Amino acid sequence: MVTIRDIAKRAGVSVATVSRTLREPEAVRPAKRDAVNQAIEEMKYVPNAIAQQLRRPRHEAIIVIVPEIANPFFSEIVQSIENVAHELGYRVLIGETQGKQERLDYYAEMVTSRVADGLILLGSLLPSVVRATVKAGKPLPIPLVLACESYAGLNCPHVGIDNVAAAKLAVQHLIAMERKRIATITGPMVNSLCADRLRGYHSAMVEAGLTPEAGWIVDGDFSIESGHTAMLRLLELESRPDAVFCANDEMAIGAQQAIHEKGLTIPDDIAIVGFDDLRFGAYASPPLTTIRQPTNELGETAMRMIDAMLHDKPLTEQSVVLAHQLIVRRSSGAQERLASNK
Amino acid sequence: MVTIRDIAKRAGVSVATVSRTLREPEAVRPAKRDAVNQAIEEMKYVPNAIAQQLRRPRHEAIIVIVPEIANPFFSEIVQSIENVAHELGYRVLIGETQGKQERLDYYAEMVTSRVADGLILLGSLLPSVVRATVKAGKPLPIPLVLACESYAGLNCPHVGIDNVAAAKLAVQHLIAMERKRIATITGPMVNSLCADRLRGYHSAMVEAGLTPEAGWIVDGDFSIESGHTAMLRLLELESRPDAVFCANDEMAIGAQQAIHEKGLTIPDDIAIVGFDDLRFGAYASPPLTTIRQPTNELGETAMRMIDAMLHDKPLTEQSVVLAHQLIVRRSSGAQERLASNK
DNA sequence: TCGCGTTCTGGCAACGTTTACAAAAATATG
DNA sequence: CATATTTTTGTAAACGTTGCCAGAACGCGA
Repeated sequence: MVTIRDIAKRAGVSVATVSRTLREPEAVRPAKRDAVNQAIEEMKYVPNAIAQQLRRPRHEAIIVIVPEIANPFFSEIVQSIENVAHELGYRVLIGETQGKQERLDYYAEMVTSRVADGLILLGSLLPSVVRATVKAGKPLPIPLVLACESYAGLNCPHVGIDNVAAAKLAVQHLIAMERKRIATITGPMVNSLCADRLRGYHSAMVEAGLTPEAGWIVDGDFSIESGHTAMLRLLELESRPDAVFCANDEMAIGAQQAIHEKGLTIPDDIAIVGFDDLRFGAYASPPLTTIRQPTNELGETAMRMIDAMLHDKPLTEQSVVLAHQLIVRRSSGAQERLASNK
Repeated sequence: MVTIRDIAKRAGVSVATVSRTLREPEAVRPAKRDAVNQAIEEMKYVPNAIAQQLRRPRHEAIIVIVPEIANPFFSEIVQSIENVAHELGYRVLIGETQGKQERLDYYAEMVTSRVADGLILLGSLLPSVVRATVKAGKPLPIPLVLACESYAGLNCPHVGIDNVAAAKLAVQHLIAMERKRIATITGPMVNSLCADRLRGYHSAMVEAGLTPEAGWIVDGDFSIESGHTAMLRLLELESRPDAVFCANDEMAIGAQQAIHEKGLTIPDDIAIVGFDDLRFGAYASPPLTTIRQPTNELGETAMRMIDAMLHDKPLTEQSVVLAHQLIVRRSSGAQERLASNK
């Protein structure tokens, strides 16, 4: 391995000069600078980043922790984090927990052990170190930004949407489509955002004077399959719903499939609304009405927040709530209704 | 920051003893070991991974480079790499290139600068350093494993499937379904695997005595949208095809949508076969016949190969070709044909 | 109790950088 | 041309570990 010392020798200068040529070239006389650069070129020198990091206080690296990379919703956020990170000069490490606390802690330790400067957390689990903090009411042990989920009692920068309002909007849309028997397929209730979405559902129902019947609230786990099985259960109900609000698009796609299998049609027999606005939802059959989360802004904001924390810039807001949006497509019956109104 | 020296002082031992307590506890007397562990506990010491890496020859970290994380095909491979990596004690960094050479080189430099030990490359671009190697006929400058794509003339471990045979199988299936006017939507031709798939298409056609008409071969870029627009072009043809082989599932999903929009039905009017076996394909309408790539094995094999390279274990095979599989669902008309045969 | 072989322990030199400080060289000033 | 000032350079001390080596402590048999 060729080191800075080899370059110094070859160029006939001191190591300090080599280092300076790399860090602040203006500070070194052109003649030497050229000699150094030439030596670097000739010997194909690449500075050892590990050694640099040992000396420097900052590494300009962050970790993004995702429950599941293969989930397009998360990977789209990651993608936008990557873009901004690059622009701000950060390196991005991605860790996948698959819902395991052990893995999460493993990645969190990468910031206590100085591999990275900070953490962006997508998903519902908290690292053990942080969890201890919450209980003790202490400040955060590591620079952390929460994207998507927020935790009561944890004083931590956060970016997300208003899930209660968003879910409510989705259900209100179904109500506006003159559906009355509205069911919901929820995500795993350990996630606070699932609880929020369920709350939004209830709130919309109550305000419209509708009462969810027994069996209209079914648990899913965010997977296509769980949406499928949940829908099958709803279809077996005596009091079959005429609309379903799904807590994410993947479950909505699974639900659509189940409806087709039973020979029913969407939206005539049952209207569907999803959540997330996955790329694939627009190409489902029929195209899925959904709530769009601004994945780009989510990622970008999270990245800018962690950058601010790491550089002690004041955060303008501790908690950023971004706008969601109802995307109306055919699965909720809007077109049909429009047509029949004419 | 609390260092190994602080612990040594607190526990009344030397730094060497602390280090040993961490690395090989059996080698230190239980009394001291306990004192050290207690000090570590009390002071919440976490070893500085950067400093460790500076001393150690290996970091047990690899980089996986993906063109696009949000592409489920890639993210599923990444997921299985992560799993095996974890088991083998590696840390995984993920880099996304978005097709940009500059970004790719940036990540590749992370291994020359010792941030990671090796590289797993998904996608078609090669890092500049490696490209230089190919020309010069030199050995690889960095430990590298190619997943998916392979390069003629580059002597580099590789895992993938036989794309020519897989594409051929897909088209032969359409031929077996008694389709004669078979078109194809290709991926970007810079990828060697797209060229391979096109070759497989041709080969199947020629062997069956069929000749692709002008306009039956349309370019896509692997995105849903490009599948959609490509299909629209096919539908405008005088000699409209009665089947389409798409080089990936996303384009197939886009194509299905286009067909529906024109009021045609799948598979009666046009049969569709995709490639990759995305989760979403099984829930498309109708469910998509496709070629399954073994993403799990792909990731696992790639990870085991790079591990072998890094630890100088002999590679049993320089190039591993995994089995693909035809997954027959309704989009290719197999069921319909079965029914009418009775 | 002594001597000897083992097992443990501590001191210290790396690892490859960056950077404070001092020294040297270049430049400006009179 | 000497001196003062500024710019450029080199020396060496960090950064936090690990692991070699020498020496200390221990255990055991006589």
